[in-house]
Amino acid sequence: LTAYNSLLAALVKNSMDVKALTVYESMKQTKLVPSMYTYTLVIRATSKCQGWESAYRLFNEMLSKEIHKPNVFVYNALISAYGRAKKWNRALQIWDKMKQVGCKESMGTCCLLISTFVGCRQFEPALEVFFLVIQRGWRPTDSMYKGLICVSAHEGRWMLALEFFHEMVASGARPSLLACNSLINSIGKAGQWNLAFQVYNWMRANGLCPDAYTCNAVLNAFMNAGEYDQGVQFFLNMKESGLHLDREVYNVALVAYQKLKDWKGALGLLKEMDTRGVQPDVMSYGIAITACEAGGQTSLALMVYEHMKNVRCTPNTYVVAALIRICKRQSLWHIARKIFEESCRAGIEPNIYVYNALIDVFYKSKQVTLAKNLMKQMHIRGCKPD
RNA sequence: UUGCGUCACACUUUAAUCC
Repeated sequence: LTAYNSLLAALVKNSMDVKALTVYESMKQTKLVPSMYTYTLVIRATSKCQGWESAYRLFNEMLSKEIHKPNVFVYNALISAYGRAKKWNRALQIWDKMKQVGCKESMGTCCLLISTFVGCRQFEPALEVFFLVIQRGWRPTDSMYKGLICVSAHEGRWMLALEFFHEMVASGARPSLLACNSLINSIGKAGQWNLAFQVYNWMRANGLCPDAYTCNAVLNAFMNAGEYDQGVQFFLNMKESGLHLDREVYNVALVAYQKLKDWKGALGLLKEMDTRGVQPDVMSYGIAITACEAGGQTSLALMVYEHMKNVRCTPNTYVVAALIRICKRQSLWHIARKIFEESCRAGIEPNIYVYNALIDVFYKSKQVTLAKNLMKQMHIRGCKPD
């Protein structure tokens, strides 16, 4: 038995799981009775190459022999299999079973359970395990703290996440980049841009290097709170720092400019995207055009439209509606109509925003007949007026 | 002999209409 167990252990340790299983099969041919250690090893091996079901089968097979009562290692091996398979429900069941049969959880059990629940975003069970750890008088591991910060943040419980964060720091550990990111994100979603920014500053002061997630989370906090000025500022700082920013981040920054009615800033950024090799998409152009609209820059908006055509970027309803609205100020109904027709020819199905914009332009330009006709057309195409 | 050595897993993001 010792020889078999040693061999199995060596194989499992080196991820030779299939080999381990064949060794186990050959062991079954003998009269040897597998020990708990054997089962632990084989459950581990089989769960890795044949999934959690096989681990469960083996576990039951072991129970049916009624030779031994499973020890905590066997339970842990099974929980580990469930965790890797994201079967948090099963992990919860087996944990219940442990309690029923009076098998006491080890620190390892708790680590596994928390890891499983966090991975499946199960806030309540993760918290329950954490309390058990405290209750036993154990010191939670760093990973437990990290996991709880993440799962609490994900649940929208940012105050709790912040508490875990503080506890972790107080215990002398450093929260991970990921934990900080989810914390910032959660705080930002709750509209607490100031607090989110404080966590960001803490990160930098403590040697954690912000990544794209951090950038998004902080930027999002500002945007959410309507702090567009600070959003722009932050974006510029991140750009300055040399962090690679993708198109979506650029688009968020464009929105900040748009909200500030800063058409110069928006157009500048759009141009910069081109030169930096970040391809603007329809949305980038749409936001820039809307910024021009907000700033009353009709001809610039139309120039952006021309540019789009040059680079073969097909507009969408956002773009078309914004362009049409821009024509209102100077009653440029013929241009608005041209844009509308072009978009229809390009196969862009007008929506209520587009129709409303064009009707508005016609109305402002005293083209009541055109407006009426458009309403009829709208009706025929199955778009309901609001 | 089980868990966070490693790997894996868990975190983030965008626009629009009249008055």
